[in-house]
Amino acid sequence: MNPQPQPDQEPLSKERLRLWLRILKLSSSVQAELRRRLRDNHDTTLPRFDVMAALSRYPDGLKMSELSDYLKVSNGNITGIIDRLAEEGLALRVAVPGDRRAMIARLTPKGTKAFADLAQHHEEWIDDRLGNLTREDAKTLTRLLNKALDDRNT
Amino acid sequence: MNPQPQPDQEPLSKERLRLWLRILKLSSSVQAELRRRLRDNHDTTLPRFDVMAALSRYPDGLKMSELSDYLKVSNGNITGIIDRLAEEGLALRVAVPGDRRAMIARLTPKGTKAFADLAQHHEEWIDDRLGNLTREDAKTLTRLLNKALDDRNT
DNA sequence: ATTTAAAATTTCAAGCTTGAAATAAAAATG
DNA sequence: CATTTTTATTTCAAGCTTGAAATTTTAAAT
Repeated sequence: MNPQPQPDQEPLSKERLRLWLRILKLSSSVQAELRRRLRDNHDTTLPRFDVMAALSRYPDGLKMSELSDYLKVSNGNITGIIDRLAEEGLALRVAVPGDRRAMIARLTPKGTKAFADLAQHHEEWIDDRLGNLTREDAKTLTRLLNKALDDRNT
Repeated sequence: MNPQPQPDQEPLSKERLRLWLRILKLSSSVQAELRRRLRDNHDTTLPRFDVMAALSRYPDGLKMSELSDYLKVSNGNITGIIDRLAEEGLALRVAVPGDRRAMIARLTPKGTKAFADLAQHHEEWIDDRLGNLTREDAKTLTRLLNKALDDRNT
């Protein structure tokens, strides 16, 4: 009934720091694998994949500024990525009727098809990479990571 | 005693994909904050911080190639970062006796002092950023993330 | 000893990323 | 209606990152 008195505990800040280093290590490791696979197997990059993923959720396209908000990157960044996707015929810019400042970016049919292929491989890679985790592990992690994200930006 | 039969479960791959997106979101969010703080408060960058952190663990310095192995980045990358740290008087290159190809990078006294300051602020920021998590939360997360990292590269 | 292979680092081009400055157009203000 | 402010995007310079090519030096093989 009486809890054992705990001897000297490590400061909580150290425990949280250790956690952050784990998150960083896993995240970096998975991202590095994804980049390599996207490059070697699909001749593309992670930023391009992210932009295509965003556009694939919005078949009518997104304004350049909506896209940079959505992906939390700078406007200038999106400009360059859409430039390169457009060069490859995967995305294009459409004028916005009634506002000559704005541009809408959207996937071309070729881009839509290419992304469907990427997305399927992506889900398979992630499933393989996180294969050590059971359903319960994954649920617990997702719940606790959401807790860490709570009451913060987005 | 008899487990309830579970109705249609979502595929485990979807659960793992959701988890990956959470990890990525938290990692990106924390890194963005760190970069902003390093820039605004200390006029430095996260890559420079990472290199200084590595060198601070090895007071006698590390060979350029050991440094890039340790940080899992390319050789050319380290060359550039050490160049810039050296320009600011925070690091320097030392010749390796007996091997005229190799160079050892190490912190200057100024670099050591600067890093001690950065490291303290860093731990405080992380503690604040992950403040929603209890000790038990942090331990559980660390354990499960280690499981996800197991049997993989380093 | 020469030649060949391996190792350590730097250089380079291309792409990503940012924040700040520049453009251009729309909206608000007086 | 003219002026000012705000909004949307692009351009730009600087730094980060990579993989490949180039240099230089060491080690191995013949």
